[in-house]
Amino acid sequence: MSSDEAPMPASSAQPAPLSQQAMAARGAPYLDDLNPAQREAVEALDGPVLMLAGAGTGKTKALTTRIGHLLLTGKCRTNEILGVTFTNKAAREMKTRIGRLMGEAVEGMPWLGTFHSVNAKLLRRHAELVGLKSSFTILDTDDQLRLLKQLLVANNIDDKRWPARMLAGIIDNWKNRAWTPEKVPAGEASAFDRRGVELYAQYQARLRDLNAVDFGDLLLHMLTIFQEHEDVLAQYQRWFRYILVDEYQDTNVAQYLWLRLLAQSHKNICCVGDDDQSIYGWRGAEVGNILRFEKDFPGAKVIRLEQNYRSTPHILAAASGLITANKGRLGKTLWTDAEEGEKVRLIGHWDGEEEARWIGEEIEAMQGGTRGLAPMSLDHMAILVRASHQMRAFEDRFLTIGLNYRVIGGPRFYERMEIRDAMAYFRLAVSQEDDLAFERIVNTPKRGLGDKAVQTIQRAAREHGLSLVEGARLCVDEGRLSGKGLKELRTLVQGLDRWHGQVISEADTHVELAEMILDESGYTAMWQNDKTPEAPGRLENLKELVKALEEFENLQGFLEHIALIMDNESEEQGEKVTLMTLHAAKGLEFPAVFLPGWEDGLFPSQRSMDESGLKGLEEERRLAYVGITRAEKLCTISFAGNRRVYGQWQSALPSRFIDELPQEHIEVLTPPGLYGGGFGAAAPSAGPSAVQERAMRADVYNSPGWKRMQSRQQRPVSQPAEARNMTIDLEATSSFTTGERVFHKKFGYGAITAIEGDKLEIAFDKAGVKNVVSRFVVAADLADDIPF
DNA sequence: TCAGCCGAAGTTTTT
DNA sequence: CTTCGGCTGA
Repeated sequence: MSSDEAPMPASSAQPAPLSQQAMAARGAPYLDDLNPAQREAVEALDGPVLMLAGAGTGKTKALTTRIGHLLLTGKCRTNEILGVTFTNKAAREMKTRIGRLMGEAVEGMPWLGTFHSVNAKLLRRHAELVGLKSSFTILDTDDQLRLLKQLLVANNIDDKRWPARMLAGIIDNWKNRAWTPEKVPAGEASAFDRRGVELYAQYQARLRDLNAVDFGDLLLHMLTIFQEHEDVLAQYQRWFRYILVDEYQDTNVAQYLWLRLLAQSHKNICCVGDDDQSIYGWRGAEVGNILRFEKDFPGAKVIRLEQNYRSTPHILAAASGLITANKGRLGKTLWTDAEEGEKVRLIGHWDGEEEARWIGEEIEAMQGGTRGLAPMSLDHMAILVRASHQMRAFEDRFLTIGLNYRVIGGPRFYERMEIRDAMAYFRLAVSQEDDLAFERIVNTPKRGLGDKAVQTIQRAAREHGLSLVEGARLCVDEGRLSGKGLKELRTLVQGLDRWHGQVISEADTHVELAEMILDESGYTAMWQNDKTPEAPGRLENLKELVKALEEFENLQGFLEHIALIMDNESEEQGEKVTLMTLHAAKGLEFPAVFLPGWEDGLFPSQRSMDESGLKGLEEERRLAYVGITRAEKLCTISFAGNRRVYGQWQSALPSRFIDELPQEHIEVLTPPGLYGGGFGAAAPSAGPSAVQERAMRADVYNSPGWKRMQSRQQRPVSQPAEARNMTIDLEATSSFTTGERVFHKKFGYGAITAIEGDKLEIAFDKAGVKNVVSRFVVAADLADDIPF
């Protein structure tokens, strides 16, 4: 760590006043780029500032310019700014933009990062104050769960009644609220939770023994240190002369306390956020933090960024109208100079499949530029859903019509099984003390070392106070195991020794070593021999991992940094529609956005409302607000009268949020097959209440007449899409035959059961019968030759 | 030890 | 309808 980053006595931390730069900054051209509110937010450098930045109002620009301004006016140096974000992506983007602003002349900002990475860095310096070594490892959710499971077993607790997941959730929750085991309030400890507190304490003790922390600990330990060691706190209060916080509405209690401690002396804290976009209450975020800011920091300057540069007036008005139904907002009025554009479109469908079909066709139409609209790239369209299982209907549909899509979300790169397995091997090569890593890979690939063998090893280790690797060595030497297991374990231990020796001697580059480890351990072979559909992808990921290694000096350096980086940056090429959850969409924007599944119970989610009542409903509404405000030009909301939920058909009412949309900014489209538009024709203002109105609309969909009309109309309606594909059929010569074995990237191996043009019906070995366009499939015998 | 069967449950997610 | 996890029988 460079001494530049280290806190020093205040006297030497004083930067020389750079009057020249200050002069330059005063007339700086970058200030002219800002609108008045942004400029105010940039220039109010001292004292507490709350920047209320609505969606698409140039928040990041204001934030990065503010940092640039701090530096250029000589207020402080780069290493005296503490900037915290929630995601690596946000931190990275800010660094890039500051770099651009400062003409690359500025060296990196060492204290601009996520809450977690900043705290990890701090904790490495002061680990001994909470009984850790500075080399502590950071456990992720997986390790955490394994540990908790062991704890539950050790306590003879039926893991059916108290699943490890639940305990993990409870502990996380407590950590979010800055409760160490001693501080969990007695009131919190119901019959269930009292046991929980004890387990929590045991868990923390176990972590300390392992010299490990979980994500929550990173912040909680530092908070404890700040609270118990005034000198350390004072040191950082002096050092971090200016504090900036991104997405303040998402901070939890622990983060709030942490910030307040650091800012309380100079109060140079600038929090940026939008109370209307607070959607993470369920993981501990406290909207209250942002609502309370002025009370926490009397005399705080509150600056509202309200000019929106993203969406058309109709989209903005629809979103604004919806969000006014929430109580206790700080309140903002977004406005824009943009041209009027199209109204937000609303359409109801008979069922979820028809909704997916309609959206698919709409996307194709927009891509082709029909209906007088300019052709639009698939990259500019997104479908945002409330819950990830909703994506399935779209994936199925897009696969059959051959529409390219990308799914954002799902397991992150470093969360994938194969990556974590490989990392466990690397961890062990670096340090044989890593018991969790050993447990993870001892029988992966299968070595005939099951529960019993592991228990034997654990017993041996505990008896002699050794690590599991040493315990294993003991078992091998003393022949405590037998047969295949013994032989395999001996090989493994020898391998671990050899690899560890390589790390020490640096005989090979770390990249070569990594490859060697994966090969010699039999891990690569395990996936090569695996014929499930996922195997090729996993091998691909392993190659990616090795490639990522190249960026680092050595394995240690890699492991050090990787624990906190959970990005999933895979640069796919080719135009694709984006499919993701509303949560994942926060901060993003797309010219065209589809918001399907607006049905009561689904969105707003029944569970949210049941568990959190009005608070939950309001958070759902903010989610809706986030969804609409992602759209630049075209926003299409839809719902389905019927949907298959867990294999059962269920009918639902259109979402109450639909009633809350201001009518004058909504265009109601006629669902395919429904003549005369039975939906939304009547104005809800007069006569029946909104709920009755909604019920009436729903009745239209549930009436036998409607259903009859629907079924009669369905076929002709889908005709155009069929016709389009038929044209392609004539050109594309399908070279497949019925009965042929094929391989599909997603579904794996299967046999063709029917061929219709370029569409194949395939009975997959694992995925069941699917209709797939032929170009997504290769002959099975060719699949083995694909170099993975 | 491990594959295969049965039963239960089934939001949102970053680090 | 799936998927995951735990249990059982070979």
